Parts: sequence; C-alpha cells; structure tokens
Amino acid sequence: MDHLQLANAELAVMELLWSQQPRTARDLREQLYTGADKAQHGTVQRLLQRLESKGFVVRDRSLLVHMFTATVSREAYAGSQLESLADKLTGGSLTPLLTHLLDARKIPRDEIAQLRELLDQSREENS
Amino acid sequence: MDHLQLANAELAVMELLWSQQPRTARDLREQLYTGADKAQHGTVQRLLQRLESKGFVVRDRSLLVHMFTATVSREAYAGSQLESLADKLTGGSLTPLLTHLLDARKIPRDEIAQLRELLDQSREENS
DNA sequence: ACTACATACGACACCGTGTCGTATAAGTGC
DNA sequence: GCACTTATACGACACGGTGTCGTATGTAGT
Repeated sequence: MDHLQLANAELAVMELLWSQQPRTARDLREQLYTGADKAQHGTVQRLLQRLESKGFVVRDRSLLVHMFTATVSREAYAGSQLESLADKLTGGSLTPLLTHLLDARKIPRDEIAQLRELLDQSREENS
Repeated sequence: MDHLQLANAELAVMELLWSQQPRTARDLREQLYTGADKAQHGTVQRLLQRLESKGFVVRDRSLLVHMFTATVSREAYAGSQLESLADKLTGGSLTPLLTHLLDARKIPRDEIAQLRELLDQSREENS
C-alpha cells in the first residue's frame, strides 16, 4: 500500500492536516482557496476522496460533517519516498544518494553535524 | 534546468547510457526491446529527443548515425532528486528524511556505518 | 416545507508518457 | 543516376493521473 505519490494539490491538503488534525473539508477549503472567488466545494471533496482511496487519509463519518485525519506522518511519507527513490536509482542503498551532494558541498556544515548526531543516536539504540 | 523528473522508459534509457557511453539509438533499441517483435524505431528516437530537450542527453550529430551521451551522472541525478524531495517535504533539510527510516530500523547496520564514514570523510575535506 | 450546508460522484480539460507511422534525408552498391 | 537500406524528425494517438467543476442526493434546523 506504499510508495504511492502525492500530487501537488494532494500534498497541499496533507500539509494542512499535518499542521493540525483532524479538520473538516470546509476548513481545508478555506485554507487552500483563500481567494474563494468561486465555489470549490467539490474540488476539496474530490481530493479528500482520492487521498482516502490512496490510504493517506481517513475520515470520521460518525458526525454529519466528516473529520479528516492523515494516516501517515510527514516523516513517514518522506521516508517512504526516500526509500522508493533509492530503490529506483541506487539499488536501495542510501549512500550513493548522498555522495554527490556531499562532494558538491551542497549540504551545509551544520546539517552534516545534525546527520552525524542522528546516526550516533541510532547506533546507541541498536547496540 | 534541474529538478526535472525522468519517467520510466526514459530512466531505462539513462540506465543504459550510464552503463556505457556513448551509444547509438539502434544499440539502445536492441537493448531495450530484445523481444523486438515490431519496429520500435521511432519510440527510442522519441525518447531520446525528449531526453535531449530535458537536458539529460546530448547527441553528436557529426556522424550520420548520432551518438548519444548522458550529461548527468546517476549520482548527480540521484542527488538532485533527493534535493527536490527535501525541498518539497522538509524545507530542504535532509535530517527529517532519514529520521523515520532510522527509527523504524529500516536501514541496515552496515549502511549506517557506510553513511557515517561518508560524513567523516566530508568533514575532513571541509576543514 | 424550506433553507443551508455536506457528501458523492460523473464529467471534463489538461498534461506527460509511451507508442507508432510516415516523411525526409543520407549513404552504399550497382 | 537509381534503387535500396538505414537514420533522423515529428505529427498523431491512446492512456492514465490530476485538478476542476456541476449537479444530485442527503441531513439537520427553523
């Protein structure tokens, strides 16, 4: 059920849910289309419907106005995307993905430090 | 000119080029469509044309039969994809991308060691 | 019953992709 | 030069995903 992609508009919806949960469709609509010239009632509804069928969102139908909640955290989604990137391009391993960025000095020093810390931490847990 | 995506068939062409350069369109066709039932002459040509216009490939037109070469290495492409993933999902920083995978123990121990080594190496160079 | 607001979903246009067919050009052998 | 082979150029098409809307249907409140 994984490795599915989120399109732009879908991602925008997820961003909102990640920032606050649960939310109503109306709330989402007002946040997404502030210039609410017209009635995008259906658009958001459709997006949510597709997100639901992709498994990224669940809705609480117990109330008249459904409440929507993300089933996947941003970090989990990011991780799965990173995984599928590695699968597609580097046989599943992460190292080659980073190699070029490091060589090209595209990663700031403090980010590198942060990554080192993350890896250290993970080593402790695994011991 | 970056952050462009490669589609499946396009990626397959790039894979071949990455494994050996330069190549002719015919060579690529024979590798891609080994079951060469029909004549995919045009298909590969089209793919190469689009890859060229996306800037992933250059062709040497000096000969009658063009020679095709990738302009981007697999590592560079992988890196740029990783970057755009970070831009889209985590404000450009890489750490959150890895966090979940590490927490979920999805990265084998030796890969972690490999990453640590990579980061150490990069620290030396930057000093 | 009327109104206000929700959901459900068919329908559409748009774009990228993968595919093919055909037109055109360039070289080879006679 | 002519026929033949092989290459490139590119228009055209079907297909799938996306974003959008319109409309039908349902439910609660007054």
